[in-house]
Amino acid sequence: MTASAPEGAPAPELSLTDGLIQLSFLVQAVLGRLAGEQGLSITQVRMLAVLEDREIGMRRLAGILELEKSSVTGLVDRAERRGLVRRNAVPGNRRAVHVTVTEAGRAVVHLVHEAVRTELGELAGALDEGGQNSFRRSTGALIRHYVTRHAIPL
Amino acid sequence: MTASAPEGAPAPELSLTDGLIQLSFLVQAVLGRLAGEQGLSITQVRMLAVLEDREIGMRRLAGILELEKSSVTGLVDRAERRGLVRRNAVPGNRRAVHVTVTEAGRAVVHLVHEAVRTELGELAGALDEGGQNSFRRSTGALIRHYVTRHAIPL
DNA sequence: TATTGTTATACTCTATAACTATA
DNA sequence: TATAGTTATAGAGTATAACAATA
Repeated sequence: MTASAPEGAPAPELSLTDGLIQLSFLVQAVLGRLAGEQGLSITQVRMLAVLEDREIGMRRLAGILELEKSSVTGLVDRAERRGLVRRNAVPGNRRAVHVTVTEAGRAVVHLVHEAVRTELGELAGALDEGGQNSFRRSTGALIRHYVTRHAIPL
Repeated sequence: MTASAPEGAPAPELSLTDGLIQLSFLVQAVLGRLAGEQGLSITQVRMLAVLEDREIGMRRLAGILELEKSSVTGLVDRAERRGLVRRNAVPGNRRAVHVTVTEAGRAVVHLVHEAVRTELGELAGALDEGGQNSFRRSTGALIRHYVTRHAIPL
């Protein structure tokens, strides 16, 4: 699997597969570091990002994050303890709850967002303009290709 | 942070940054799934891959994986319990141990390797030959760029 | 004294199974 | 009965701090 992103050394021209793998570790490391600087995990940031523009229940949230609902219970518990989200009663359905981001949650996820855009933007500076465009197109093609082969959730 | 890789919908042309992020989630999901099919986590596979061609101690292993040594103690404990690695005494240094992969460990990491190469190879089929070449070059450039900015470990 | 490795402890993330309270 | 959500439990992964043994 070619270990991780770092592991410097001479760099003997990566295969596309190894490049994909190392790049994924690199990006995840950046995300984890920048989220961590705000006291969050990648999972917490994902959750906050999902909730930024939706007001949904635990089950739906679990579906989007591709986690079990019991996992999401804990996730929301911890975020709620930190004042990042709230569980709201749903009028007319006493067994449902809707999770919403608080202002504090919005603020912190915004900080992470900006830091990520900045740092990955700098990284993209390694490519010239044409390189950036073709890379962006290729990335989109790979993602679409994957998404069409593996059923997309919601 | 643009949540995760899935989350299909119309696909409104990703920015380079969002593409990088989604692609990293996608690749990690593939790695996690294929490792999981062999009963391993990504971390365990990384460790086995590191040990495949090196005989090193706990401290060095921690450095390469960028983990605390105490974390590696647990990692090696669990892998050893499953018969994937062994702690070997180091002749002439009674406080050091060298971790080595067993045949079982080698076999299972090989299975994961092959599955990953196959699946990511298929994914790369979304690009034509020229696209693959330029994508491979760009990926290499991004990784080198990152590695030169952030001190490389060992 | 410095270094290698482990232990103790704690927290996050995740899952499965069983349960409660609605619908 | 079926569904939304929680609780109980367990295990992996991670970190910090303290410790043991050896160099």
